[in-house]
Amino acid sequence: MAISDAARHVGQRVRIAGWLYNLRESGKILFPLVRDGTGIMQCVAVKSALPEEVFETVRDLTQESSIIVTGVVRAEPRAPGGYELELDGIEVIQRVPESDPYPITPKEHGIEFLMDRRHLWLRSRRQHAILRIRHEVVRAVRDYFDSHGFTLVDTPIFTPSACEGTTTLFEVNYFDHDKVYLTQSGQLYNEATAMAFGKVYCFGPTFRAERSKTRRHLTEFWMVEPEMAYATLDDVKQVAEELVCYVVARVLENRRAELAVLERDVSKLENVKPPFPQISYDEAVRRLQAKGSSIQWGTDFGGTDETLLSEDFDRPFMVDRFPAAVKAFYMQPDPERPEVVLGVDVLAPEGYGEIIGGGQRIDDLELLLRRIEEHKLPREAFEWYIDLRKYGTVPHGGFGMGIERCVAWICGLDHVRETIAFPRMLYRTRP
RNA sequence: UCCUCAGUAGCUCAAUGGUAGAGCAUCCGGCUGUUAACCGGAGGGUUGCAGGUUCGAGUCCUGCCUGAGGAGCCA
Repeated sequence: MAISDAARHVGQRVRIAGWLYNLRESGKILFPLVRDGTGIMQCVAVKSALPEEVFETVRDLTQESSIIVTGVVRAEPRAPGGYELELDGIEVIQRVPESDPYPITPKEHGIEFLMDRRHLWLRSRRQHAILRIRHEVVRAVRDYFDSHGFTLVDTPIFTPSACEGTTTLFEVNYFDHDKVYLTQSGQLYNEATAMAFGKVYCFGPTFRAERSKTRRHLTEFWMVEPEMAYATLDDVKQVAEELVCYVVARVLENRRAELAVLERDVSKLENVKPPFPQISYDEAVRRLQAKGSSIQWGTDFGGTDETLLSEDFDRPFMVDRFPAAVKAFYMQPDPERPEVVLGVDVLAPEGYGEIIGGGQRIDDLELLLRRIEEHKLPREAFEWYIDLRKYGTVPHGGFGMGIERCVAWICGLDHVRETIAFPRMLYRTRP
């Protein structure tokens, strides 16, 4: 039986294969807590009701020993979770020796100690809850796109050229004749597949060699990127808003227990409904300056700027029409104000910062060529991309949503490192 | 790359320049409903490394190492 199915097995004798999470003892009654990956269940072993050998075996168990227990399930209000197993048999697969006990105890530990033992930390209740929510987020993202006419067309990890500046690329030796880079975005390829399929998305790991050491940065992170042919900035905004609302609603629907483990204030998540407030970059700068920020028109937001802005809103909000100078070469200029581009960021509330960035792409051949030149990019590497403007070019756009930042926000975590099983950061690549 | 902080028992942390300690974990004992159980006892230390100041350094100084938070940077 899976522990998560306990309610459907009340009164039945079942078998649970798992690990000892903790053992509480009270005289002649033992309360081993068993976890099996789906949940944690309290078992009860009463000395007078069991053969001596069974009772002593349970009493001698050590934390995280692998065991298979049998017994009858019953509803029990005194048990955490509401169900309890009256233990009548146990098989020990491996007993963890007390000479080298399981290092992660139920008490406090520092982050360095835990990160060094990430492979074991994943067994803990909080980490388990976070990664289950991540799974729900990923499923919801896929379900949203799959049910809205998007085709999944994944893009390559090895790429010959940069999408942004070359300083943030990880370089890889590609046999002995070439250098390639780990992708930092699938967007350029998405633009090609969107012209073939109409609406597409890719979903996979991306890599940024930024020397950033903050609560919002990983060097390897997962991003979902939709791209749509015949789409404008407004279409992009609408899909972004629908996606975020759908994902949050799914977590609220299916992962309440995990949110409770994390002590997340779900009322904040229940606010996540359309319409999201929308402000322009100009307006954002005005608001920030009024709050005392030193930001000047023409520069990008810092982390504290994003936090300041989010104080004004109780749900995710959008900022659009950024200065062209601070954005990527492919961004479509606003026809009414060429100094700004038709780009949009979605920022999460509660200071979690940018979770989505995107916008409308340049569809005009001549303008794209000019931008490539202005950004001093090697034209030969972009010939295929330029082709897309020669053969049936159309207005199009899309965005990227960072999964880890999204999960950190939904879970209410203070650092993205806990939102992925094995985080890769500036100074940490192990375990 | 820069700034700030930290490094003492397996873990989390104390210790005015003057005998290195507590809680948890481990081990032994007690308790028939525990909820990070509780109660009693035991073992457990090259105070990150290398120098320096001092009668005396965990504590002050210099350098280095490691980690954390942040800045810059970040479609």
